[in-house]
Amino acid sequence: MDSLDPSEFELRVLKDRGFVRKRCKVCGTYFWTKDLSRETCGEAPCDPYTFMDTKKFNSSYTVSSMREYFLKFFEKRGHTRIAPRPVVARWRDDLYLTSASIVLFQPYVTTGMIPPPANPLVVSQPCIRFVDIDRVGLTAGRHLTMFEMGGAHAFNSEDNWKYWKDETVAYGLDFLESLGVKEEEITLKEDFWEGGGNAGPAFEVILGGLELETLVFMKFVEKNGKYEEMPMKIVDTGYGIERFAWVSQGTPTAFEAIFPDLLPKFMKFAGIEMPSRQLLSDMAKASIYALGDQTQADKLMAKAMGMSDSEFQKKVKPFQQIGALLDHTKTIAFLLSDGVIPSNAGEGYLARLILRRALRLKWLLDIKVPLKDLVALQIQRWKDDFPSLADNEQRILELVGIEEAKYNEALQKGLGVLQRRIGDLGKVDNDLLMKLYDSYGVPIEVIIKALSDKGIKADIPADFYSNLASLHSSAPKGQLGQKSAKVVPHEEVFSALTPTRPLYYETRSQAFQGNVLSYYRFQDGEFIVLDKTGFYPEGGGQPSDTGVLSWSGGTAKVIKAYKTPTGTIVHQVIVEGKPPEVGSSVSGQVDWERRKQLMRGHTATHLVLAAARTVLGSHVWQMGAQKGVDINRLDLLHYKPVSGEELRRIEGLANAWVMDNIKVEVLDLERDLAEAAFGYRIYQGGVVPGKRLRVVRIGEVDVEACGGTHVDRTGEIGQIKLTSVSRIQESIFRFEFRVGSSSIEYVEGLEANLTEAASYLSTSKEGFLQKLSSTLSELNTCADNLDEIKKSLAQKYIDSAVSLETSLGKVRVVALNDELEPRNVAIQGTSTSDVVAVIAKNGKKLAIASRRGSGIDLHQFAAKLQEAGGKGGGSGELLEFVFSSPINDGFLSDFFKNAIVF
RNA sequence: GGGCUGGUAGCUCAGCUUGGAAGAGCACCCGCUUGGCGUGCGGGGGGUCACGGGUUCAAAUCCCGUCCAGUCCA
Repeated sequence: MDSLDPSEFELRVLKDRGFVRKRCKVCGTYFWTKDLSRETCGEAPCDPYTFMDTKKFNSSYTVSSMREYFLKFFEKRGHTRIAPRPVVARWRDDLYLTSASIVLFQPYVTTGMIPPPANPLVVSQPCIRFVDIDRVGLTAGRHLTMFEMGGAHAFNSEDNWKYWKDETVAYGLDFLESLGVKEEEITLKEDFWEGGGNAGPAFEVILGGLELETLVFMKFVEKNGKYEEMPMKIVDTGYGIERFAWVSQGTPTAFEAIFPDLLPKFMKFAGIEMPSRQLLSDMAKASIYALGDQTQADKLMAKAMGMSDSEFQKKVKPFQQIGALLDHTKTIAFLLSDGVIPSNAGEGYLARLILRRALRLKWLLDIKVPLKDLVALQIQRWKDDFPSLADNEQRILELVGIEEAKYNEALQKGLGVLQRRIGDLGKVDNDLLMKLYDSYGVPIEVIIKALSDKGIKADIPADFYSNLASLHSSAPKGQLGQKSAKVVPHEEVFSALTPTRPLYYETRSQAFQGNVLSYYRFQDGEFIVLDKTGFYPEGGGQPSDTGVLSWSGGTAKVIKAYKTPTGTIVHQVIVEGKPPEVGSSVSGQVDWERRKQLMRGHTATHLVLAAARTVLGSHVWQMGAQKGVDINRLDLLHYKPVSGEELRRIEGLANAWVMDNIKVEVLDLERDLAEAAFGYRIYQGGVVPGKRLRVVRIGEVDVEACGGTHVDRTGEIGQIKLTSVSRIQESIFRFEFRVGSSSIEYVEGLEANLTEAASYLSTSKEGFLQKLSSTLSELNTCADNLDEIKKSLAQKYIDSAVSLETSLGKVRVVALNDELEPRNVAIQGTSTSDVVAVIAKNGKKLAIASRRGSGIDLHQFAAKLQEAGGKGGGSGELLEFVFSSPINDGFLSDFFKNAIVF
């Protein structure tokens, strides 16, 4: 595809305002400018940073006032302001984090399935991106993991057209002009933007070396790896709120502009002086060298600033690290506030990654205060603009505390390993370095420091990280981890059929009438499609119904029902008699005992989730659920083990709601309304597509988007019995519970076990524990006695054995019955003899022991015993052999006599 | 989701490469030392070597599987 078709950028507004198209002589991209003498695109590194040299804007703004100015500007131009969403993209399951404002509208608004909340609209959306995390701090604040994207969006469809390219560019230029910028200083770079499944041509609007706005004309949608033009044309603009604030203040770095109050505090914690404005300005300008190869960045920047490497490390590096720490602590506060729990997998790993980076920066800067104190400062700083930070402060700080402690523990363990290994080696080899980093999580800086403390110079190979990367990429082991996507058999056939009317939502009757639309017989089974059905098809963690279909002349056992994405419900059946004729009427009978258990389990799952959120906190999130006739599973996100006490409270609360017999309502709501009324927690069970949502609400207790079948009132569930909680991954706990008849059977089973166990001990259920305890101590005594008896029995054998005086000393030959272990008897015998030989197992097994410290080496006999047909061996103090045919003690006496004479 | 580590006494770990009588330090208990505490010396208790299979005359050790934990990377 010619994504950068020049005609895409030929805009009337640019020509009217006197812009011309040029090609950058450095990077080769096309750009637009009013400055006819300009030869470069205007963006660093093709051009130097100049925005801090002269005042570009006519007033200066904080992040908060810049945000407000931006929102007002577009409100005055017909845009409706909407509230920002969380930084965790809860409303979609293809992304972890909100990385751009357009993410809020994908995919339902962008495909036109549901209307935007307003049109056109404007929002200032906090976003998190990890792609440039390595550069944060190095580039004077140009790269941040967290920033606010000012997004002005228009959604154009044929029947509702708002505005397109000319107006978008005009707004972009006018916004800068409203701040006092001359158009001659602005360049617009041609670009192609893609993200979240959409793409389109774009302008990057650049001032003083810095990209301030991205104006995307979104017109493509990704389908099967290719971009297709979509019906909706979307104006997707991103205004960098922090960058505008930065330029408006004219500070050398963005950190001074974003964190004017926190920066000095962090500097003080690190015990470093604020560098001069000149140095910071030099640093900001030199930071174009941090845009390319990371490994060379420090050296190139030092050179550009006219410093030695060591001077750079001393004067500039700490400031870069402070900047990164400011950014990271802010990101941590927002991530944790929105319910991310640090862990070793999924989005939780992103949180842990940045937490550990922050801890490492703190360590490098020698900041002693706990990380949670720094995060607390960020919460204080931003809570007025983002109140959920304050609401979740306690949990955020607890999590940061836990993570700092865990990391310290991991480092201690890793450093302990290092200590022990270099004790042996006196140096570190590459293998050890890799192991410390990869398996123990000790960062290279920490290893270097630990070694230099011991006076060892660490040699870190230049290709350390690439070696590590190849270690991870090599050895790809098959396709084992692939998820088996639930596929409807013969989906291509059934998807072409008309959708089936589901009866399972309308009626609770297990019996229904329907008409046969089609009957198929494939190699893997028979399938019937009806015009309507009461059979619930597998979905949402609820298994399919089973039951019977019958018609005149035949019946069919329904073993499973499926639903195609297009809404056709297919019954997989085993037909007895003649197959049904198309158009004939059938009556259906759902296995209602089974279905009732599944409905109880499904409603109970909502109750257990709600109870867990009440007891453990609102960060608890459903990570998966599987209903069953017997056992229901619910996987929940939480950051520490669930205690027995918490478990009892969760179970108690869920059962209290059962006993309250709360009505379960099903609502049919517009997606936006549902989100607005109940929040994103409705997506606990996963994000479901569609303009309207089926929402299941249990009084004031729980509300979720859910396609499952539920009981009418919670009382029908019967007892909810939590049977186990296990950790299936870090921070994910699997709750297993039973409901209704399964719960009763379970408890009855437990009671029966107890009754039986008590009867074995001839006691009652009530007296069981005490009897058990006394019986166990009796058993211990018996075991001790048995040991004694075995020893004295062994002694009898030894005492009555043949005893030979030899040049080796006293040798005894013992013949044993099978009740004792020959090896133990032999060892026991060495307290009164120098050598003891024991024959057992009808002469087939032989053990010989010599007294420890006697210096007698039994090895000399091993070869001879092998010659005599024995299989075995041993140490100089103990031999064990087996023979295929029996030997006797006479053989051994002769053996020793002969052997020892030599 | 994938890779790499690890699981041995209450705790920290050694032993595993190359199979042959389960160890060290700390902690605990007892005795001696001391007016008492500490200290020092001597003695002692404490183990399903995570679990389940396999190989072997013999498995903490080798092989396979499971569980648990840590860590790096998506």
